Amino acid sequence: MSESTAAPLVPPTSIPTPQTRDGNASLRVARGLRDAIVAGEYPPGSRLRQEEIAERFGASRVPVREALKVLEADGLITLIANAGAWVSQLTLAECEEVYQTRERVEPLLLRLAASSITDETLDELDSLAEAMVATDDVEEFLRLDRAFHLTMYAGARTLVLSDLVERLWNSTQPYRRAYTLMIDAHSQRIVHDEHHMLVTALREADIDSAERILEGHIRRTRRRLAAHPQLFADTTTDRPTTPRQTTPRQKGPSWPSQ
Amino acid sequence: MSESTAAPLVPPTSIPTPQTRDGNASLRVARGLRDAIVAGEYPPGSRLRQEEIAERFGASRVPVREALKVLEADGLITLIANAGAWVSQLTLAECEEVYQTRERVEPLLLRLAASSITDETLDELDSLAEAMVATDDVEEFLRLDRAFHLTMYAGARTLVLSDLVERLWNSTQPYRRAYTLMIDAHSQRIVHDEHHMLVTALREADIDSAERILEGHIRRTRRRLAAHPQLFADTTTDRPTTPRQTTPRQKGPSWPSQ
DNA sequence: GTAGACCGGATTGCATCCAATCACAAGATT
DNA sequence: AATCTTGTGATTGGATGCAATCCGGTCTAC
Repeated sequence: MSESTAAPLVPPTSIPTPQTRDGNASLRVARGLRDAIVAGEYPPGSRLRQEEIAERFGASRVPVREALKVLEADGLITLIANAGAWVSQLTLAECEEVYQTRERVEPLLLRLAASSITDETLDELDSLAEAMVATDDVEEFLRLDRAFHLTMYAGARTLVLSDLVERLWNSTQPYRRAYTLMIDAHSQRIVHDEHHMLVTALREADIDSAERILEGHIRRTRRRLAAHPQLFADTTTDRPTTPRQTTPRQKGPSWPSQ
Repeated sequence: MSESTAAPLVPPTSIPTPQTRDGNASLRVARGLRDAIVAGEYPPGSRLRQEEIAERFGASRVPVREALKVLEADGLITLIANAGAWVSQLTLAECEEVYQTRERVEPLLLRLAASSITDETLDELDSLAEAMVATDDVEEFLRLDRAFHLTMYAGARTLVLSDLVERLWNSTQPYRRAYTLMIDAHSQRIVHDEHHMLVTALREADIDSAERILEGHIRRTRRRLAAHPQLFADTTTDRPTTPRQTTPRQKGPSWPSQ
C-alpha cells in the first residue's frame, strides 16, 4: 500500500511523500487517528483495521500498530490480542469515573495556570463563552467548549497534568457530543452562567472560588450525563460491542488494562 | 500465560523461545520492562537499546518498540525519534506535579473503594503498616508502602482511576527510593502515624477524614521531596541527561509529549 | 431440526531485511 | 591551532513476508 512512498530512492521527484522526512510515521498516524476519533469520524464501537489505517496515512502496518498502542494507553481504543482494535465504548460508570477524576484534577490544573492568566486571556475566554451561546452547531459548540477550558489551562507550565486532562477530555468526547445533541435551552444557559462565573472569579483572582465553580461545573455535567444512560454501552454485555460490524468473539476489559 | 501450549508444531529445536505461543510478546515485554524499571534495575537516565531488550525477553525488535510506546505513555520512559529511549528523569517540578495530582486523585479513589473495605482488609492494612516500622530494608519498605496504598484502593471497581494512580506511583518510584534511603527516624515515625490514622478513620467509616489524612500524607511527602532537590534532574540542562552513556544529541521534552 | 465439526478467507502478530539517521572520530582547510 | 567537513559504525524506523489465530458459513451426524 506504499504507492505513496513508491519512490524510495527516487531523488527529489516524489512530491506527495514528505512523510518519510518527518522521520516519524507512527507519531503521524497516532495524531491523525486520535484526531479522527475525537472528531467523531470513528464512533465508539467502530472496528479499526490495521491495513485500512495504514493505507489512509500512507504507512505500513508497523507504525500503525505502534500508534494503536499509544491510543490504547490514551484510553481511546481497546485492543484485544489476535482480534483487533475498537474505539472504546464507555459504560456510564466508566464515564462517571472519568468525570469524577476531572472534578479533582482540573481545578488543580486551573490553580497552577491561574497565575499566568492575563487580561487578554480573560477577554478571549469571555468571547469564547459568548460564541458558545451564539452557535447552534453541535461541533462548533464542542470545539468552543474545549477551547474555553484548554485556554484557561494553557498558562500552566505542566506537562504531566495537562496531558492527563487532555486524555480525559478525549476519551469522553463522544459522549459530550451525544449529550450536546439533546441539550435543552435551560441546561445551556446554566453552562453559560458557569463559564461566566469562572471568568469573573479569575478576574478577581479568587482562585479558591474558581476551583469550586469549575468542580461544580464538571459535576453538573456528570450528573446530566448520568440522567441519560441510553447514551452508553450496556454494563451487562461483554464489550466491545460493535453496533455495526460483526461482534468480536472474545470478552475483553472495558478499558485498556495493561 | 499459555506456556502450557508451548510446543504446537514448533520444531523442538527452538528452546529459548516459547514466547510465540502466548500470542502477545509486546505485552510480555511491556510488563517485564516496566517491572524492571520500577524495581530500579534501570535507573532514571539509563539508555534502553531495542536489541538488548529484545534479546532479554526473547523477542524481536518489533514488539519491543510497541512496548516502548506503551511505557512512554505510562511516563516511564522518554522516546526521542531516531535517537533512542531513556528511562524518564523527572525534574523536581515534574515530580511535584505528579504528587499534587496524587493529592487530588488518590483521595477520590479511596472514597470509591471505601465502601468495600472489609475488616479483614483493615487488619491487613494494620499489619502492613506494622511491617513498615519493623523493616530497615529500603526495597522492603517501598514494597510495603506500595502494598499499603494499593490494598486500600483494591476494592474500587474502577479501571481508569486505579490505572492512573498506578501510573503515577510507577513514574515517581525512583525518587521515593532515593528519598527513602535518606529518611530519618522522625519522618518515618510520621509516616507510620499517618498510616495508622488512615486505618483508624477507615475503621470509623469516616471517609471525609480519611480523604484529608491521605491528602496530607501525600502532601507531606511531596514537601519532603522538595527539600532534597539534589535527587532530581537539573531543570536548566536539556534532557535526557545520561549519567553513564554518551549524551543524546537532541533536545527532547522532559516528558512524553504527544 | 438442531448441534457439532470442519474448511476458506481475512486479519493479526511477529521476525527478518533494508533504508535512514545520528554520534563519533579522523582528516582537510584556513 | 581551531573549525568545518566527511566517513564509518551503530542504532533506530519502516516495509515486506510468513505463521498463527479467528470468524463465517457449510456440511455432517444424530
